[in-house]
Amino acid sequence: MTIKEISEKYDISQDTLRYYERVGMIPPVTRTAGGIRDYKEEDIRWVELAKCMRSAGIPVETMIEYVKLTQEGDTTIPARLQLLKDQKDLLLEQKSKIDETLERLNYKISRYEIAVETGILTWEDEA
Amino acid sequence: MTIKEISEKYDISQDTLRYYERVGMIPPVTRTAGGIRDYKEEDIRWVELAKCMRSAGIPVETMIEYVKLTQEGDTTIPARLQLLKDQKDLLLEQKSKIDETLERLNYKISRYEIAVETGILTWEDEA
DNA sequence: ATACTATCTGGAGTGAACTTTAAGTCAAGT
DNA sequence: ACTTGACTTAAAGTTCACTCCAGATAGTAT
Repeated sequence: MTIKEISEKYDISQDTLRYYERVGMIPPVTRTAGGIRDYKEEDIRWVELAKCMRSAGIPVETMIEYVKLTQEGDTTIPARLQLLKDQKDLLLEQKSKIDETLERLNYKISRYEIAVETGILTWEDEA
Repeated sequence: MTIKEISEKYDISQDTLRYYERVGMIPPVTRTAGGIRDYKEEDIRWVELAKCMRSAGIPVETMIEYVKLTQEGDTTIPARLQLLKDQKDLLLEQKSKIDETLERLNYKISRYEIAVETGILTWEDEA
């Protein structure tokens, strides 16, 4: 598949796809004889993984490290496992921060809803 | 309380506290006669709210908008309610992205754990 | 062969959120 | 009064993750 097709399919700009490859966030993509990217199944899986990880906020730098480890062969499996576990912990932490903030938002929302309905603000402090 | 005490209590750098105030992410902080910040209870509540929102990834720009609305009085309550609801939806979306990524991480972690224990990689593709 | 569009590279530019720096002011101890 | 250390501002610098651009090359249609 061409970069254009991948870009449309995964809603990632062509520039970003080239950037991901350039910095090593995905391994080098298959090319045609003329040097044009021709994404094969495995290339596409990497793109999809990259998109998934980034959407959760995992840093580019971390993915670069992971890709580097995979290129270095099976001896890096324990290191990869550790990296993935670390990221898992960070995501769980991030999730709990979101939950905390959601609780706060829900509290405020309920107060504001009462205020909108009755015209009376039922608490004093904004923050 | 001084900026130093607030900085230590909430683990936010003094620079960041001044930055938050300067851009309007929190309302102007109470000052001493000499112009030095003296965080009162309400100032502190704003700091705490700012920290909570930022830790969940809510943009500075959004908080600035919210603070601005609160300064404009009760007529902005419906707008504030809408803003909070929008942020809630964004956080729920972000949470589901994290969940998706966690599932993926868990799958990989379990495979790598088997690989580490048995020395055999039980699947072909890294991504 | 010519024209036209897509893709290529390397490098510069952007926006968000701080962070650092420089130069000056305030407050507490001696 | 003097020094020391914390605090002040405005402005420049940094980092991250893209994003845009210029100029060159590749592939396609006529």
